[in-house]
Amino acid sequence: MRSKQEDPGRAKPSFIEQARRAQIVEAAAEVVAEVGYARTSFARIAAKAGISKGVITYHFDSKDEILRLVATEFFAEGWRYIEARIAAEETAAGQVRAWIGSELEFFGAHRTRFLAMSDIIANHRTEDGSHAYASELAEEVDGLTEILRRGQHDGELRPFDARSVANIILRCTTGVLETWATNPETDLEAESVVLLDFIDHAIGRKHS
Amino acid sequence: MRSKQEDPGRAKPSFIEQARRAQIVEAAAEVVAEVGYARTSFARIAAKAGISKGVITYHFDSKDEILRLVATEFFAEGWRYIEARIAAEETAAGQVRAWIGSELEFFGAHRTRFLAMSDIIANHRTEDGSHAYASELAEEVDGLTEILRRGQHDGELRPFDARSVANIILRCTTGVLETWATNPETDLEAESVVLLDFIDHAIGRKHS
Amino acid sequence: MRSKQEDPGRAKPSFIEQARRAQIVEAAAEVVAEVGYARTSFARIAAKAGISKGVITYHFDSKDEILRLVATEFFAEGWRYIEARIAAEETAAGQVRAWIGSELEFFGAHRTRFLAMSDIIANHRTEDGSHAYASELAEEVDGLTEILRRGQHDGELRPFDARSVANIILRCTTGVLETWATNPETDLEAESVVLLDFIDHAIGRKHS
Amino acid sequence: MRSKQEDPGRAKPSFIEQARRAQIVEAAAEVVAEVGYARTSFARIAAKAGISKGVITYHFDSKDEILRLVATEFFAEGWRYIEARIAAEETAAGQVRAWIGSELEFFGAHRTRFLAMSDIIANHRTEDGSHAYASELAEEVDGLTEILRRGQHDGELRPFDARSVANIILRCTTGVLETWATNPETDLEAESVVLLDFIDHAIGRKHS
DNA sequence: AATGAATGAGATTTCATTCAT
DNA sequence: TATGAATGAAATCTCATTCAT
Repeated sequence: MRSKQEDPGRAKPSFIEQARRAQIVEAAAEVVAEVGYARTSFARIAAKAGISKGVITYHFDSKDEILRLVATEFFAEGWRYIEARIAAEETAAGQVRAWIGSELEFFGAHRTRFLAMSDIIANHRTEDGSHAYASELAEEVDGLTEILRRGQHDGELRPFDARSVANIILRCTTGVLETWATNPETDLEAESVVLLDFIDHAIGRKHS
Repeated sequence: MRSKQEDPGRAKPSFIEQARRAQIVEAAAEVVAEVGYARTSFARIAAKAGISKGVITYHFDSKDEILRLVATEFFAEGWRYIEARIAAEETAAGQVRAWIGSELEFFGAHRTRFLAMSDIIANHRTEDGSHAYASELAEEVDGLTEILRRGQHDGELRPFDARSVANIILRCTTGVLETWATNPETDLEAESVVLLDFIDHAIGRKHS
Repeated sequence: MRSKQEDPGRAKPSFIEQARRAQIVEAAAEVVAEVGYARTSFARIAAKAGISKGVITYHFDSKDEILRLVATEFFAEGWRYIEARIAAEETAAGQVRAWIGSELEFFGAHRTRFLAMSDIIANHRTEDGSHAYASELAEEVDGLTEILRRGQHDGELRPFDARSVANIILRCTTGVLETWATNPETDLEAESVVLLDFIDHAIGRKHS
Repeated sequence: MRSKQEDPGRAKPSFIEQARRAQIVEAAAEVVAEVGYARTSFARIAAKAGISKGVITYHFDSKDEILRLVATEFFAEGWRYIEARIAAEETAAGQVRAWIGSELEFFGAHRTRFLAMSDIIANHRTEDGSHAYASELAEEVDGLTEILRRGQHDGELRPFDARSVANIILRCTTGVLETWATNPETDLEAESVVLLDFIDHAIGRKHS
C-alpha cells in the first residue's frame, strides 16, 4: 500500500498536514535518539510531540513509514550537502576530503537526527529479516569507489583495492560520528582533522 | 539484583545447569543474528532452542541477562584470543597488526555470534537510555591508544593523536566485520589484507 | 434520535443533498458486498465513493443509519416490484409463482445490492443484540401465508400448515439467490425454473 | 502458520489445555450467538469465560482460529450424527428424510452452537474477501445431489435437476433452523414435520 | 530441574465520531 | 456544503515475567 503522502488520489498536502507530519517525524527522531530503535513506540512519539496517538496514525500509515522518513529524509538532505561539496573539487583526493569533511560537518550539526538515522539504518529490517537499507549503503560505497579509482588512474592515489578501501573509509567516518554522537564531550572538529589526515596517509601517493 | 549464576547464596551450578544456560545463550545468539535485537523475544529463543519459555526464566533472571551474556561471553572469548596474539608481538606496529588481524580472524570464524554481539552492543541500553557497553568500548580504545603511543615513542609510528586514531582503527575493523557479516559473499581474508595495508600506510613512519 | 433526513426541523433536502446521500448509500452497498458486513467501515465507504469521511457523517447520523438505508430502500424497491407482479395474478398459485419468480428476477438484476441487503439483514442488530429486521421478515411471511391460505380455501393448493410453508418458500428463495450471488457462474434463470417447479410440486393440489 | 494445537513440535495437549480450549470455544460460541459475528471480540469472550484476555491468545494463535473451531468442530459433530442416520436408510427418499430430519434434530438440540456456527459460516471471509466455507457447503450439496440422482435412477424420485434441488433442500433446512433459532417460541418438531412433507411432495414420484 | 499456565501491560492499528473552518 | 484534522475507545496480538505443580 502506498503511504498517505504519496497516494495520488489525495490532494496536495495542506500546510497543516505538512507541519504535523514534520512535527511527528521530528518527535520520532528525538525518541529514537533518546531511547533507541527497539523502545521507540507510538506512545513515546505522541508523548514527545504532545499529541494523541491517534494523530500519528491519521497522518501516517504505519510506524515503519515514519521511521523510514526519519532516516531517508535526513539521509537525502545530508547527501545533497555532501554532493555539492564534492562537486566543487576537481582532484580525487580533494573530493575524498570534501566528502568525509562535509559528512562530519553536516551530521555533526544535527546530532539527534544523526543518532536516529544511524539507529534506524542499523536496525530496520524487512519482513524477511534482512536489513532494509543495505542497497543505499552499497550505493554510497559505489560512489566513493569510483572517485578512488579515478584518483588511482590519475596517479594521485596509490594502488589498493578501491572498493574495499571505499568501504573502510565510509565505515571510519560513520564510526567517528557515532563516537561523537554517543560521547557528546568529543571535539568533533579535532576528530575530523585527525581522520582526514589518517585517510590522507592511508591512500595518498606522496606518503608511500 | 544479581543474576542467578552469580548469587553467592546459590550452590555451585551443576553440569546440567551449565549446559542449559549455554544452550539458551547459543539459541539467543542465533535469534538475534537472524531477526535483530528489536524482534528478539523469549518466545523466539525458546522455539529456536526447542524448549519451553519457562525454562528460560528458570535459568535466567531476565531477558537482559541473557543478552548481556551473549555479548560479554563472546566478547571476552574474543579478547582472550586477540590478547594472546598481541602478547606474541614485540613492536607496536606488530601488535597493531596482530590485534586487527586476529580480531578479523576470530570473529570471522563465528559469524552468527559476531552479528549477535554487535547488534546487542549497539542496541542494549540501561534503564536511563544510555548505551550499556560504552565503557567496554572505551577500554578497548584505551588499550590500543597505549600501544600506539609506545610506537610513536619508539619511532615506529608517525605522530598523530593516538586516542583518536585508536578509535578510528577499531571502528574500521568492526566496520569491515559488519560489512562481511551482512554480506556473506565478502572475502574476509582479502578484506583483511587491504585493511592491514590501509592502517599500515595511515600510521607507519616509513610511508610518511 | 431521528435521522437527519427525517428531522422535521430540517429544511427539505436539496437536490445535492439527495444526490450525495444516494452516492454514499450506493458506495456503502458496494463495500458491504465486497468485504462483508463486519469489515464495512466509514473509511472504506469514503474510499469507494472517492470522498472524505467527514462527508458521510455530515449527511448521516451514524453508520447504522446508512446501512439501514442500504437494506430498507432496496428492500422496499424490490417489494414494490414484486407486489405489482402479484397484483396482476388472480389465483393463489399464480400469485405464489409471481412472487417467487419476480423476487428472483428483481434481485437477480442487482447482485451487489442484493448481497449487501442480505448481509445487512443477517447481521444488523439492535443495541440489545437482537436481529433488527425480524419484523420485516415476519411481515413477508404473513403476506405469503395469507395467499397460501386462500389457495387452500379455493382448493388450488393441498392442505399444509400455511405459515410454516410460507416461511419455507421464502427461505428457499433467498437461499437460491444467495447461492447465485456468491457463485456468479450460477445460471439464475435455470435455477428459477427448477425452484418454481419444486414449489409447485410441493404445494399444488394436482400433484398429490 | 500452524495452529498451536497442530504444531508437531508441541507435546500432546494436556487435560487442562484441552479443557481450557474447550471452555474458550464454548464461550466464543455463546458470544457469537448473543451479539453476532461482527461484535464478537476477545474482550467479550474473555468476560463470558471469566478469564483474562491473555489466556485466549495463550491457547490460540488468533481469533480466526477460535471461530474456525467453533464452526468446524460443531459442523463435523453434526455431520457424524447425520451421516449415521443416512447410512441406516436404504432408499434415496429415506436417506433424504433421514438427512433433513436428523439435521433438524441435531442442531435443534444445540441452539447456541447452531446460531454461532451459521453466523460464522455466513460471515467468515478469507483475506481476499471471499467466503471461507464455500467449499464445505459445496461438498454438502454434492453429497445430497448424489442421493437424489440415485433416487431418480431407481425410480423413487421424479425427474428434476438434482444439483439445483439438492441446494434448494439444504437451503430450506438451514432456513427453517434459522427461523427457529431466532424465534425460540417456534415448535421445531412441528416445523420438521411440515418441512419433510413439503420436500416429499416436491421430489417424490407418487405425488406427480 | 522443568514446564504449562496465566496474566497484565503495552504494542500497533482501526474505527466512528466530533469539530473548527 | 464540505472536509481535514483530531480524538479516544477498542480491537488484535505480543511480550516478559510469575507461579503452582
